[in-house]
Amino acid sequence: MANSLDTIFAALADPTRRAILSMLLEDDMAVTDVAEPFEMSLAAISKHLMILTRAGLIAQEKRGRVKWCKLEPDAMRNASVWMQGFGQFEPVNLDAFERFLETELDSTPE
Amino acid sequence: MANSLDTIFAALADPTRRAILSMLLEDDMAVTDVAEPFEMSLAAISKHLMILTRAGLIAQEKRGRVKWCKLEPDAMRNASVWMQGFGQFEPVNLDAFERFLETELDSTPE
DNA sequence: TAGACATTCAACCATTTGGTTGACGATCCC
DNA sequence: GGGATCGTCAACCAAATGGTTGAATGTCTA
Repeated sequence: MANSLDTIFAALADPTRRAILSMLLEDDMAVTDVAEPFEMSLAAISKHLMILTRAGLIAQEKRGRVKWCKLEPDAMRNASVWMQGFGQFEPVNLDAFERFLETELDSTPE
Repeated sequence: MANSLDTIFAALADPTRRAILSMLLEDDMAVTDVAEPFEMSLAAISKHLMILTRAGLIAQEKRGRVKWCKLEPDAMRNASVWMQGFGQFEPVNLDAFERFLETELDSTPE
């Protein structure tokens, strides 16, 4: 169930969860710190983290009263490899991709 | 809206839609032929194809009364490149990935 | 021990999702 | 023209999703 493409892609479909993953790319974080930049309740972030955990995209480890979240790259890599099977026909259009990334970043919280 | 990571990943989160994409990898297909292997109504498949189209993952072109569906690799490649940013830390664990693919294929329609 | 802090749980709500069925609009072909 | 075929639309339904609030649990610290 965990690490299935279903749960991985579903987890990645939400912009809040993708933003969380980007934050964890920088460093491991406690739940409260993950929640800080978002305008939603801590409970909502806790749910998002549970979804990311069930998908195998992150791992959570409790030390004391603080639960640390860290990226778990295997799951995303599995999905990435699955997807590459569809994209290998033509070389990447880097110009188009850069423009795409810009619009994507505009809609992502700091 | 189309081609956003939101809609792309949401489209990929459904096993029926991933199976459709795999079928289109072989060849372009008419809507009725896409629907044939699935145990669900044509209308349901039509909806799935609409979701894939809005995500930019496929394109549909009507010729006569037949609507042809073909893979549109750019959208998935954008998502794939986004994901690779998370997976580049360690080399791919190929053994684990093969095992993963086997279980995934078991749950995919013929 | 008392309080503050970190996180989750439980109940609830509105919206979205994935499916159904039946009617409908085009288009092909006899 | 008229019937078969291709595909979508519209209305409906059950279940899942993403959010809320308030209470509860566990842990640190003064």
